[in-house]
Amino acid sequence: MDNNTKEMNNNNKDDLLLRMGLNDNKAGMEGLDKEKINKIIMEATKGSKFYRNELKKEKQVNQRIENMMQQKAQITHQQLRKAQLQVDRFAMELERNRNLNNTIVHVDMDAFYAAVEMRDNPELKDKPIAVGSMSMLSTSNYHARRFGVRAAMPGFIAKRLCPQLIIVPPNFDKYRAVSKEVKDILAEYDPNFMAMSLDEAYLNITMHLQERQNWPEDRRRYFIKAENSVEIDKPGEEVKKLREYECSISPLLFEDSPPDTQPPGSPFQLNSEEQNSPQILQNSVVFGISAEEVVKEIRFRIEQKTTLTASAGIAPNTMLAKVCSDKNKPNGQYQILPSRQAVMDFIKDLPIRKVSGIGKVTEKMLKALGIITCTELYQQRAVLSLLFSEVSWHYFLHLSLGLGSTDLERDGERKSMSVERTFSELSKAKDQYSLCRELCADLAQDLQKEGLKGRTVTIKLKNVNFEVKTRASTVSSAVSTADEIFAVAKDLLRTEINADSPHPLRLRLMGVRVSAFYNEENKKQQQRSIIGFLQTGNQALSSTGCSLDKTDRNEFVKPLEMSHKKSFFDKKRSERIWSHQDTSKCEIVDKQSLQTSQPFQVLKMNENLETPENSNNCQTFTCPVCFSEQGSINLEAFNKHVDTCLDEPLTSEDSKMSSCSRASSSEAYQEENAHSSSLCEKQDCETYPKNIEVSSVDGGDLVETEDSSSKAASMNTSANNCSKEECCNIINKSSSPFSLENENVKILSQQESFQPRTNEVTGQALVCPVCNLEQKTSDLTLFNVHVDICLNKGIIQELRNNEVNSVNHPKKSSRSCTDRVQKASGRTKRPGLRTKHSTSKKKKPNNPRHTLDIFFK
DNA sequence: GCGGATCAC
DNA sequence: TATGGTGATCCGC
Repeated sequence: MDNNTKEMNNNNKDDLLLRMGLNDNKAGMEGLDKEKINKIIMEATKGSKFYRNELKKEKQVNQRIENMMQQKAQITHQQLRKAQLQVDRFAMELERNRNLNNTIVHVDMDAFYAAVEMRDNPELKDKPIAVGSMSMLSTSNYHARRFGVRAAMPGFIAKRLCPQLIIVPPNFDKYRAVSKEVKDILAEYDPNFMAMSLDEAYLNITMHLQERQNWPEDRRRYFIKAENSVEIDKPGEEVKKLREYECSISPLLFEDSPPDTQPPGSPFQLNSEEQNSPQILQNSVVFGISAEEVVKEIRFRIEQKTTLTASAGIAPNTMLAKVCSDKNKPNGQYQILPSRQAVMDFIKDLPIRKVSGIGKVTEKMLKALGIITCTELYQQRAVLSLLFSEVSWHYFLHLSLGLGSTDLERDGERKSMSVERTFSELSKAKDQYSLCRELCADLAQDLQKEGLKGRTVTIKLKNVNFEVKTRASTVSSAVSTADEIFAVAKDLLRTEINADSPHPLRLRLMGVRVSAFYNEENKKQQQRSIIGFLQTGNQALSSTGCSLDKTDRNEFVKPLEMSHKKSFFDKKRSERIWSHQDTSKCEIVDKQSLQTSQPFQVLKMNENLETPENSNNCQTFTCPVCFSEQGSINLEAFNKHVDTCLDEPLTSEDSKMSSCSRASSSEAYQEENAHSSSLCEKQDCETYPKNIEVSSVDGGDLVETEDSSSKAASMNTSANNCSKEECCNIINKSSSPFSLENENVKILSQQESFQPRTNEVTGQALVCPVCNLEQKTSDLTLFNVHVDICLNKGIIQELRNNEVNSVNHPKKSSRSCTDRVQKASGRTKRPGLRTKHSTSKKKKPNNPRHTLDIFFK
């Protein structure tokens, strides 16, 4: 027994199994004992090179966790309190923009490849089967899953788990054909549906539901094919459900009616003659007009047409819909009703691992912080904001509030294309070069099919110890032919071969990728010229809702020459020079973010500027810093004014706030901990001033309900001392989004934590929780901008300095354009990529502020 | 821009 | 005997 094995036996065994995708809480282990499964897997894997590499990777993750925990230990109460404030402000913003108006459906075929194989080969029914090879399985049927046989498991291990397992080689052409049938059905409910792979898709059936309200019954009637009794593994209820539709009926009558008899757009409708047949009526089923009925209908039709079952989830956004589709799998569906309460009830105990984007590593890291469920994720939001990158904690926050993408965007242009191949050990340089050339040729063929050329060539090497390396090179002119790609790739390969010389590279995998496509570059060039135009004075274009991504933001405020080829360090140097500030990087970032964000903020705030044309007009703006109205000036002048205001230092009241929070932070922290485990208590809300009427707590726009006539209220600078209670409240108020029964009350409780105090006499004046000054405005949005600015003025920045941990969740759904299947036959043209999590960068008609988004990083 | 890591399917 | 292929993203450099 070597050291590694001993280590395993101590306490890492479960972790490793988890890493390897075994003993996973996503697995269903009805048939074979979990212990037994793990034991068999361990025996099969122990001592292998693969296993050793897994151990190595695991150690790295553990190290990462250790670093994170050390960082956590260094967080001060004050930092935590500030973070809480900031995160809660963001949470409030998210809450305000919660969108429950869409009905999103996630459809997922059950054990797709295996199901197709079983359907087409009756001998396989009732037997455990898997599709794949001895090296790797793509999927298994439910029978096999009882033995622990799962997708992404090597076939030889699966065989040990289940010796009677039948491994069927994949037949992608067939799967593609079936998939097409399914997609034809889906397209009737949402022509813009988004296919994630051959067996999975999202639909937005909002429009369909509207139209369907007026449909006569006959248009929702479908006829039942008698012989359609699909064998399904799940016993009991599901089977019964299915049998409801299984009446005896002539197969002739059930078959889809010929195309020419069908009214346009509804190929399944039968002509009137057929409808009048009593026999058919008897054996038909009419679906209702609700979302649930629609999805039942979809699943019914899929099954009738393909003899395969599908599961589905219905929810107000894609994140939830995806989780839902897993809930009653196989051959079931689940809906989250479009109310905040329903969403929160569902999310409450949901293990984060169930959510798309939380993988094994993230799960483990969060688990180390005591986070397993979404509730716990929400409770720890402040800590998470200090330990993780902005992108990551934003994602976590979305997730813990049950938020996700509500539209299925089509914005996806492919960003890279690659080929890679695994083989038995290849050590001779000559062989490696010739393999490389082959891969380049294959890739060139694929690239040319799509007419793509790219400037970056990357090679990927995996040695026999499963260690992976990538090496990339970007050339000045785009490449697409085999020779062009190989010219770059072989240099990269040679460098690696020489580096290890005289030892040979012992490879088990090689890959070649081309990225930085020419098309993309073209776009960037265009963007640059637009940015150049904007910089000449027309910055207002940013108000159209096109928030800029990180890179663009940088370019937005910098001279053009900076966006050209320079190293990272050169760029940083240039930034400093350009900014004319011999100050810290922190301040530069701050300045940039404010410059880019302010016009955006203000324009959104005024909400009457929808178009670039409008935004050029002179408007009456209110400065979010001094709150004075700026009369009829153009945006540029207004921005100058804001900048001037920003350049003025914060008042000495800052220190008051600091000392206040020091005094109370310890207690606040304890309170936080005390409450962290008791989620569903109505806590502390009573201590907050009752005279705040947050009148529009139903998710509507707060601004509209505020009396804006009193903007000119006198500036009362008498600072309100921050009482202990209040400081505690800030933290405790919102420690659980799930605790209150009433939706409105719930939102109120969330908002309270960052709601300003009102002057008790006028009920109007707002006190900034950061600078602690009463603000002469009653406009909540304006006030919020002020608070953001206060936060921006360096207070938060110190918190960011410690941030190290990142979680690479998919911002866009990573829809593999080849998915272990599509490679074989020309890819189906995907509808495009879609923003999955962070809604912060998406166009949001009613989202007035994104200050925090823009500020960080 | 590069390289390693993570994630999804 | 034996642990995949493709694409995307994020982060630190």
